[in-house]
Amino acid sequence: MNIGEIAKRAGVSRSTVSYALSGKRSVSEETRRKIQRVIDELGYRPNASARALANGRTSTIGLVFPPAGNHYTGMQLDFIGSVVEAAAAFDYDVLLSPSGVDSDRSFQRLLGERRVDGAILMEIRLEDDRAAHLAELDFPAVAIGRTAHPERGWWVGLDHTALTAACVHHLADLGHRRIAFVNRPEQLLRTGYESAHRGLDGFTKAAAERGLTVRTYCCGDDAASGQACLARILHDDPATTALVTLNEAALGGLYRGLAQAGRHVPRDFSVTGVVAGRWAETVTPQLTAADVPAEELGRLAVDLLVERLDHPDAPPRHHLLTPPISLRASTGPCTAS
Amino acid sequence: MNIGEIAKRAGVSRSTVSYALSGKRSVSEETRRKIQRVIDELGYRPNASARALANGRTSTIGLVFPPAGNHYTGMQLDFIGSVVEAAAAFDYDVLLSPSGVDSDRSFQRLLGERRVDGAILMEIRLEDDRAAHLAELDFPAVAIGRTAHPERGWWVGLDHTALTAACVHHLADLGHRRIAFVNRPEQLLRTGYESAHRGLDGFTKAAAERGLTVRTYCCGDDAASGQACLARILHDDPATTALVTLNEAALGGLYRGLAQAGRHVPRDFSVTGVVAGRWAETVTPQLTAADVPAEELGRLAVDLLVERLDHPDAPPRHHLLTPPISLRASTGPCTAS
DNA sequence: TTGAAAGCGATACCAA
DNA sequence: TTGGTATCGCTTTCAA
Repeated sequence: MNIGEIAKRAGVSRSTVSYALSGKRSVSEETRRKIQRVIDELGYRPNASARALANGRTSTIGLVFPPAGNHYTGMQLDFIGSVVEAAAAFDYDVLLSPSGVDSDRSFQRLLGERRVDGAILMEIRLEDDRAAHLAELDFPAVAIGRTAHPERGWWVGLDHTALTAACVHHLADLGHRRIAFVNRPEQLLRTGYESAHRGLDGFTKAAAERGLTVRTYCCGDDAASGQACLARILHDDPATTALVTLNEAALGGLYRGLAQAGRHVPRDFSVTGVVAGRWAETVTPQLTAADVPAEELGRLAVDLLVERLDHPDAPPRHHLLTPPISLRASTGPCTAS
Repeated sequence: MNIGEIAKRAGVSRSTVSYALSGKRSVSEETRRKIQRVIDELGYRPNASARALANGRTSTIGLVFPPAGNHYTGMQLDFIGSVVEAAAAFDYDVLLSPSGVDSDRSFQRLLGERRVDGAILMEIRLEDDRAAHLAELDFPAVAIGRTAHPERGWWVGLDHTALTAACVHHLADLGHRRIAFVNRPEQLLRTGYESAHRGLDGFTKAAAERGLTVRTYCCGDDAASGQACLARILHDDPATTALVTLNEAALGGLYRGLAQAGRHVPRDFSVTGVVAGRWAETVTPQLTAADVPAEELGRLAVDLLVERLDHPDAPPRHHLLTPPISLRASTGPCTAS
């Protein structure tokens, strides 16, 4: 059933039905009611493909995120959920594209075949070929995270530099002098993953500023890796009394490693980092951390994208968030001699 | 740039370009190369909306999952990821629809506007209006989970009845006599959420069979609720020595409650349940559990849906999985007097 | 082996 | 306030 059918049954032209639906032209109250009755009767809904073809808009946004070579993190889940819901509020649907790089088939489809009106890019890298490609095409996109050239683009992100620095200062204030940094997997760092880089940066600089002794580690995105990593930390420097981590998925493993080594948190060892709130609360003791506001990030990203779609030549906008550290139960004064 | 442009530059007709692309009609090697050269030069890709309009297929499947009234679980994350990747392997894109019930706008759009060729339904209820509606329309869909009338449909699911029963038998074999069941939130149970019902069922029957003393609880999908629930369990019956849970998100809280009550796992108290493997490994001690094979479920669901799309009147198929219990470290012999 | 042209189902311009 | 019709970009039938 199509718009012609409706028109016929309502005894009007197809254009009138179209206008009655879109409201882009006034339609007499009487014909509008006539049309609406037929529509309700038949349960008619305009075909999305036809509409997209005719007016060039798909009412769909693409959410581009890398395939789980290893694992997705809980934060990503929260983020995806909030994007989908925020988009739904604007009557946009969300098309998922598991693409880590420009050349992924799915990414090519998204853009080349014009499947979406705009895109949100997750897991941004400092030099991101997806973002570069999009910018070159002037394709409406919002990145989650900042590339190395943030001024030119639309994005929402976390100030990882400030966040890890805040963690360091928190620990230093508690008297810790020898601390470790547990980063995301090495492969992500190597490929220029933004949060891994900026997080490491903030950690390193703040530690230098406070004159701390540090060691930094990369760690796989799973509990087993976390456990192994913790073992290495204590092996490399048994006098370590605290750590900062960006690696949410490894957190449970880090805790386990600590327990295994007989270090009590927070009495003998403090743990902190950058983790989504609800995941920080699943470990015991609950993690003192900068809570990643995944929902807010998702919402803001959608807001920005919708704005950009509505105003094609609005100047670039962005949001840099720096959530405060939530004091929970995993850090305490350094008790080492 | 469109197919006409390509045709003009290659000096052929639009239909020839179309056929060269689809291979549905033979094209001389020479013209094919000529066309391909132009396509490569211009980076042409056929417009998805136009193609969908013309041939009635969107090459998109819908993934319908309820909005996170409270929270998404890790298992859902793994599942979404595997669906997206499995679909990508068939060159299908995935459209997310945050719909819990038939009447959700996004669900209506999906179907009514023909945005997708088929759908995968998550979080199925025993009486599921979404599934019913889809079946009535004979719309290609695959459910994750069984409704009360599983024989009529296409689905992949877990045998929650058998799974929780296996957990009970495991505990009974270890000598536990007083055990608790920690279910998903009451609201989900009330609305007929399949796994909550069948899981409860399997638990109850197996416990009766073994002559155990049981109590069953509903619990919110978060750590705080888990902790509170555990407190209630021990308050209601301090002699409880084990629990079975379906509630992954509450797991960390259950553990914390146990620690707080001074019960050591697994010496004083055994914990088991149905949880995705990688989440079972984040807690300490690692959870002995029936590992939800989320990736496999996602892959199978896509396989089934693609099969159904390719063979519109193939008879219904389904997969009922019963993963074994993975012995880890959270259960042990009952040491109660 | 190829081309011409009729759809697919909307939108929106031009007339009336 | 309405109708007629060209148009969006592709697929596919019918002819040559």
